Amino acid sequence: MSKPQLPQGTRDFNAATVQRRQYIFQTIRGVFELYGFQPLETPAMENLDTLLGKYGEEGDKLIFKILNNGLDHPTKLEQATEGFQKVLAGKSTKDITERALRYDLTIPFARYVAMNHGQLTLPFKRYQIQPVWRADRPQKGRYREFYQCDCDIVGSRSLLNEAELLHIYAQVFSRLGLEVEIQINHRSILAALATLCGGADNLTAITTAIDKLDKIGLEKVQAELASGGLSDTSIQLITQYLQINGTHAEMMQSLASLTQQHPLMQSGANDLNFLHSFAPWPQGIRVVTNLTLARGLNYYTGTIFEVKALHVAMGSIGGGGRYDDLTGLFDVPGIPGVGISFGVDRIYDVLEQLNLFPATVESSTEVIFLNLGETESRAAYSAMQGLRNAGIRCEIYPDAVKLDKQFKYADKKSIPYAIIIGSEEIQQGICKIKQLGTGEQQTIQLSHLSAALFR
RNA sequence: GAGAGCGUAGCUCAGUUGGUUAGAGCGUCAGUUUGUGGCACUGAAGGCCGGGGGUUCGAGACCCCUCGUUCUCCCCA
Repeated sequence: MSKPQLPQGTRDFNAATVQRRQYIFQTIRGVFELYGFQPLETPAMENLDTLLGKYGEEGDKLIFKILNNGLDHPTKLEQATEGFQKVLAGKSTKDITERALRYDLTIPFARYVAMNHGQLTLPFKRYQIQPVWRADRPQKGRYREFYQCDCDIVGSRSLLNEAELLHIYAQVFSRLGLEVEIQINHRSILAALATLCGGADNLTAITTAIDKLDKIGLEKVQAELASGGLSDTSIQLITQYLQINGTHAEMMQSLASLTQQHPLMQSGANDLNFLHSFAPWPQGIRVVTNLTLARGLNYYTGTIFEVKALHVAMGSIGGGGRYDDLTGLFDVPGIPGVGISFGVDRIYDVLEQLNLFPATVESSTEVIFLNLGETESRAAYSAMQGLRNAGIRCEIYPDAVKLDKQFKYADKKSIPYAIIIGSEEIQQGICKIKQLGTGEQQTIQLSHLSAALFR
């Protein structure tokens, strides 16, 4: 047996890490529930059919596929061999894999809604906090197993939903003490631009190109558009579009004159205006319009969101948007929805880099009973159970080893109090409480122990 | 899918133009006499130098392959 190792891109979480992660989960869950969302859990694996084709070509490649069972059985070997031949030929993988690990929480949710739409009361608000898996190359802020926290509202077209989702973002990050910029844009505006550039078919090419503006700069975006087959006049229009800046109102004004008040653009602008009317936002939270925000997932049709942490270099820590017809993918048309997602693993990394975890999130043993022998430890044990019944976190050192070792153990675990009960103390019905931080020690009646600690 | 860096003790790392028996700090364990920790001192354990092949009288160092890992691009949370 060689040295044990973790699969690439996965991690173990020690006690301190788990507690800090729980702090993030609880903050998010608390806000979700405050806004009337109810929990849902779905299986780690889905049928491959459910997932394929929903995330684009790139996404399909990054889905973790599960090998069918029994392929190594003699009677199946031939079929399996044929299956692998098909895979090599770029055809179906169905003969060797029919299930896959979930890639996000939105598509499994859509599958759930499609399967249960008869029983669900619309509008339906659900939240979901579970891990997802992607067969991506790990790097900074990118893992192969990571948690998403999603909340979605389906069965309502009201923009009030978008406003609430923005407030959920604002409230969660405000509670976490993290300063963020929430960027918003609208697919209709991008669609209007595509229409003016020769047709809606261009939408994906245009959005993926302008999404990169920050990273690769204007010239390379123009080059990418040109190689995508766009005309010079279209590229010129897009260039003007990309140069729009200023406040939200100023941007909308420039946009109106640039697109000659195209109706699609107008409706997108109206939606964004509505959302900005909810300003001001909590302290430390900025909501800004970013006309270059596109988002890769192409099921979005309305407003789109993306969250970036300020003061730290990290990809987006959350995102979402409105989709008109997600369940239509599963033959249940006509249920619109809108949702957002939190990337907990990245939020964790950001909070840690900025040193924003409160010290209080790590809770451990409060009192340790030292072990001075068999009869002594029995007395200590019953005293300990008394404290536990009073809700104090306790432990007893299991072996009657030298006190110096027991103290060192307590020290390592940062246990604030040690209690000593030896034969002498038993006789007198007392115990000694030592405060590990100061070294201060006092003697008290055993019967007053929990009262003394609550003081 | 494309590219770059790094693998030496449990951890963080030294290791000279290739040269005897591979080092340090931290951590671990034991001791410095009895029922009182943090400090100090003494000592010990702990390494197929990621794996395989090659060059050489000689490889932890150089070359090739491979595995692992980190990072960048692509894409994303």
